[in-house]
Amino acid sequence: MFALVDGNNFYASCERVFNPALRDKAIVVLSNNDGIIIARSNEAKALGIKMGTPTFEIKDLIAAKKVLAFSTNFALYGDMSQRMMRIFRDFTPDIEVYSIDEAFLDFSGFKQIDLKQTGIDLRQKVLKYIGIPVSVGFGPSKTLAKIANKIAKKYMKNGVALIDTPKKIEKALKMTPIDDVWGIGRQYTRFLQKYQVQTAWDFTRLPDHFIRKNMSVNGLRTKQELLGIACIPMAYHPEPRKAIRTARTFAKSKSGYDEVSEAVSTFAASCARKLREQGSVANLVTVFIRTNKFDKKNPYYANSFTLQVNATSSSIDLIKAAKKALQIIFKEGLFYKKAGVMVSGLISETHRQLSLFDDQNFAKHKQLMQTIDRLNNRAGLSVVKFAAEGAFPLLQAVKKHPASSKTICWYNAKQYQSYIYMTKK
DNA sequence: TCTGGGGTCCTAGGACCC
DNA sequence: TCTGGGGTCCTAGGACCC
Repeated sequence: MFALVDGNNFYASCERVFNPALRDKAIVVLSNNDGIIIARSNEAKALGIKMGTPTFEIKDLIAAKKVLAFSTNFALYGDMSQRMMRIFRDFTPDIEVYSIDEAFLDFSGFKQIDLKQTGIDLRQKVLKYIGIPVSVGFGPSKTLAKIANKIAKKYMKNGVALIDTPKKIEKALKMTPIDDVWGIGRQYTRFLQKYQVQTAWDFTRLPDHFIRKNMSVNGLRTKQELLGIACIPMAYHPEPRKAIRTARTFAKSKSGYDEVSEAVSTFAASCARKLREQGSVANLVTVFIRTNKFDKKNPYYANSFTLQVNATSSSIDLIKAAKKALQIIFKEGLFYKKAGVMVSGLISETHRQLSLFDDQNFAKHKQLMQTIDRLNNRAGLSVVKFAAEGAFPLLQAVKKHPASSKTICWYNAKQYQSYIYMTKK
């Protein structure tokens, strides 16, 4: 048997942990730039606020109903997540951390255990030590555990549901809408509904060859799992990422090349840092930019370009490559709303060092990167960054030097005590 | 009229997840 | 005016190999 445990309204619940006055209040958590709704408390859900709604669309509702809105605080959510996972591990060592707010727990080693009671204990322990309410679903496959979890959330006062007999499987499948099944998304839901498939149970009545033909082997796997035959294995240890990306929507569109270039350089440096964190090097760098896709008045432009690099995790190399790629796709006179950098073709750094294409720069850059990482990790933010990333957020004033009449830019004096001469415009 | 057979690798696009 | 960010896997088709 597997359990799927997840935090209810996770981000919203995290905010509540640090401000108990928010209990029973309608609260929402907003995305980057406060653009859309990414988490809601039950009270906010009851007001009809949907996941992914643009914030401006429900501005009036938020004001009228006194909904409290929070900008994201991923450092906080990540920390809460780790603590929650540690408690899960007290119940079984065999856990798969599936996302920031959920994990699969493998109980197949526990033959005589009272699962229902285990679920109740787990829920209480997390509530007591972390302050986050969780739901627990048990099933003979991961997909059924997911379904049990939904049922627990919807119907069970104690937050625990157990699907452990053929009879319960049938009952659970018949009460589960097809789009609530793990692995069935929007497109497949629309497709399946054309064939009168409304519930998970209906889906299991479809012939294998039909599913295989229209939904690939994944669809077939889902069917097996729904029937109680586990075929999606546990992943106890996270695999290193195969691609890493950093991308942002800009609060205000950027049009100048320098502005966009600074953003792209920052993203490249961020990718480089993430690469070093997991001990990988990249062989490919992709840069993409796009204008506002919601803007009906101006033509939409979106483009990307991929460059090969020499297996690196150096911010210097990756910034250089990213800027080169940007030059190829950048068009003057447009207003860019989003940009990003992706690194792929990743291999482990140790593997790289065994290979033939070693160069001098790698060792040199490596020391520098280690130093920068150490400084930034200690400070908890980017106190050291590259000039290419731009310094404008720190810029305090631009003045003429009284003696030389050269231009001087004063930066955040308290933290940096520094100024630079602008040698060009 | 008839134009081989068998394989691998890469990429783009489309589906999915949180 | 204002619309998130970060991933994975599968498949078909093309390029290329002998």
